[in-house]
Amino acid sequence: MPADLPETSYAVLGLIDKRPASGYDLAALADQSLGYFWPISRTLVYRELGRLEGLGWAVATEIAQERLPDKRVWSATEPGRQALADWLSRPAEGGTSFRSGVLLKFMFGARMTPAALTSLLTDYRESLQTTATDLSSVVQGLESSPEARMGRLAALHGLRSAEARLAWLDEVEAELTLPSAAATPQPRT
Amino acid sequence: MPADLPETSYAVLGLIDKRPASGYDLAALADQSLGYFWPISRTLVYRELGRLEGLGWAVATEIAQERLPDKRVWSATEPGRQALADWLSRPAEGGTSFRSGVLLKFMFGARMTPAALTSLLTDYRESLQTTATDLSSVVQGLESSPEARMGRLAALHGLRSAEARLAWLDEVEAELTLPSAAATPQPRT
DNA sequence: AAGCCCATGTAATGAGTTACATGATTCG
DNA sequence: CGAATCATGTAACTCATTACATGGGCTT
Repeated sequence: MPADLPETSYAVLGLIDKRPASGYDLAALADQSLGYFWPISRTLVYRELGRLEGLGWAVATEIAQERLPDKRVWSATEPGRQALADWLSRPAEGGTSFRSGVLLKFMFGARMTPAALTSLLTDYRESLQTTATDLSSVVQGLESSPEARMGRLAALHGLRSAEARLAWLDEVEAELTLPSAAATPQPRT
Repeated sequence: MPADLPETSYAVLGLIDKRPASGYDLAALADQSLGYFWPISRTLVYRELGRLEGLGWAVATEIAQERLPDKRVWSATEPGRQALADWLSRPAEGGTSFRSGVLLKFMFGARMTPAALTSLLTDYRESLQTTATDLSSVVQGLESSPEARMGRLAALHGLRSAEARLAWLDEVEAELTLPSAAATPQPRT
């Protein structure tokens, strides 16, 4: 009966269930962990917290600070934990999407100048290398912490994807530079 | 000066530039090609066509059909082609996003029952296998058509990603079933 | 003095999805 | 006879991003 919420609500709920935190902290936290496969902007965090409060799934404790601004630390209520458990027991809804501006442009690569195509691929390679390095250090950093196992494996998912795409780039570059070699006369089948 | 449009506009523009088509056809076309990395819903196609028309980047030709409903066949205008070329020459904007409901739930896997976690992974494996098979047949189908090279390589990108994720699943399953084996006494380093 | 970190929020905007509406034809 | 295909659109909604607003304390 509680109309189905966006998965982002559960994401936030899951975070405060693990460890109570302020909206500000949650945004930072989400950015370094969930962010790789479920980005949540700072503003959204506040919106979702408001929603969770309205449902009675989360409560805030006002904390006064001396040199820093006051903050509201959020934690999950019992109904909230229950709702989280329910959500976890349901199969994952469609929510898996991939959108790549690079591939979109790449599709029309025939219309591009060779230089533009090359720089598109170079930029892509760089950004993949960055995420691969990032994720690889996340994975390493969590290696010794058993309670972060899921986080480590999730990061590994991203790492493996990035590696596969770097390998794809190799394939692509090999094929796209071949044509000059193909100009060499070859016996036909 | 034309405020920057969503990339979807260029996606549609690129499609009609390649081959004029009706909105209906474009939706189907986008679904089988761009759809893997840049989904465009049917309704959106019409919206974008309207926008392109307003910009003078696309024009429609009314085509009366006998047994089928009339249709409007869209093609790119010269300014449209120019705008497309401009867009292609610019580097790819941030537009690359990945969102995975599976990983989101997986992150909270510690709170899940083993059965729920298993079925989450099983479902994921199945969906990956499906996309892998789909893409692999797309790649094969385009193997002999040189003008579809970019499309084939784009599909290959998806295929390689899916393969990497299937391999990731193997890694994960190996690690998550190990703990019982780890109960066996082992000499410590 | 400039600029970042902490901290919370409102407002505006827009991209994209889903549901609704219509209607002829063809296929099983 | 029901379902699918062809064909075009409108309307409602909502998730998510970005810009804006405020303000003290700390660092360079």
